[in-house]
Amino acid sequence: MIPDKTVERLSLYRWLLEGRVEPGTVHLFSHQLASMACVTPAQVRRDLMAIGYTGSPNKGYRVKDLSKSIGRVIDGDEPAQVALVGMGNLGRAIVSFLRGRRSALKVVATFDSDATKAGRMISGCMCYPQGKIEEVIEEKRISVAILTVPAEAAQKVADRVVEAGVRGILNYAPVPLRVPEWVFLENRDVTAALEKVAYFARQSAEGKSR
Amino acid sequence: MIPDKTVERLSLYRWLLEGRVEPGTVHLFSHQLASMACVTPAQVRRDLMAIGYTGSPNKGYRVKDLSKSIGRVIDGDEPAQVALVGMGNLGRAIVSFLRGRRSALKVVATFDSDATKAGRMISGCMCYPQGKIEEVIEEKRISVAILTVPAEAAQKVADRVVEAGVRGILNYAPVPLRVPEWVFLENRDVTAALEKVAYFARQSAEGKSR
DNA sequence: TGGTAGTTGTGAAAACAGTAACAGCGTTAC
DNA sequence: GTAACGCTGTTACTGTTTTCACAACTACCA
Repeated sequence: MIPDKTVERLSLYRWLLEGRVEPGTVHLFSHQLASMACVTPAQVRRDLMAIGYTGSPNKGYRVKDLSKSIGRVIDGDEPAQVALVGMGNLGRAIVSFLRGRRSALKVVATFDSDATKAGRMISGCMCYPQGKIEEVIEEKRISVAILTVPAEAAQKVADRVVEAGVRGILNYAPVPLRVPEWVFLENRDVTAALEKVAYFARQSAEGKSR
Repeated sequence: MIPDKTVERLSLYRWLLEGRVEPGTVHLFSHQLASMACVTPAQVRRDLMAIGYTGSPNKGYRVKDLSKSIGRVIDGDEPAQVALVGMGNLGRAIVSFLRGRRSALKVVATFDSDATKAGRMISGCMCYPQGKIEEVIEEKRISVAILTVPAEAAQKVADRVVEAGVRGILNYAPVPLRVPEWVFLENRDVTAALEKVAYFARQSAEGKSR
């Protein structure tokens, strides 16, 4: 099993390889990729070891091959289907952001509790009423859910999508979620992140003045 | 120095203490707080050890005291001033989300490259043209910046806010940033997070079927 | 042909994060 | 009064992630 952090970096490496290298570049050294990703060369080599990709000494890694190898590991055979629940400001922003990116991941359904949004295309994606969560998730074989609902609703929505078969949740609601241990959960609380940044910013400022 | 992850959890604990406990609760045990935060009691005790707060055996922690203690450590004496650069969909969503939350942190300025947005209040916050970044950051003593700009612009904006005195950056642009080692950087790439969740969701599904 | 420079892959060590275990101490029960 | 209970604070342990360091390898050059 590939560790958490490594998967995140692999995703970044691939993105860099697909369009951020000098056009025409065939080979790439670990220190070049490291420099682009702002990590150490050793880190890059260890990450690539995790997916079993192997370059050649004195030549480095083949850009195309590497990018494909990462894709095979991260995306698997068929791309995952994604749903987003909660078409508020944040939800709409994320949907339209994701639409603009090439990715194996496609948001194929969105949900909102506001019935007036139901049945319409919003930000380029069909929006269903929340009552249809189970039905649509099962029908479209959705395995990943993004939650951008208010704190009060988050746990209930999480329970429902899990019950319907979702295996991974990306949670933007500022509340901890209780999910079965076989569901992967990633929390992205904006406030917590901001408070963390502010804390370390202050530490840095104090260290400097001292 | 308090570790990264601990600060994030402390922020969560405080939020839970301020409004998620039964009204009238004076004392709280580590296992109760742990249950609310979805972590282990040992984790809670260890985190509180980091800030030097001490409860009493057989009574637990005083809700009010603990909440204040966490505040003293995380917020410090005066609240940090925050700026947000890039008032696209995501930027506006984050600003209005943060406005709705009680927090020591205040977004006191936003910036956008679109000149027609300049000088107006957007999502309840004054929006300045990007040319004024240095001026406003210095004048308002802003120490934290949230970046919600397109990938191409991110590094340039980061350089400018750092030059102007910012000590912490919360980066939503999907590109790694190069900053001096005394600037705290937190990346929140949506795509990377989603690909990670999808990867582990797939792992979980395969493990189950096997 | 042999030497050199420069890279990869990986074992070993270090740093970091989380868990378990337990001594110590109020509180309560009797 | 004192024994038992249940919780905290802390130390020791376990597991994970990152860094270090170097043998092995390839291409190139003289």
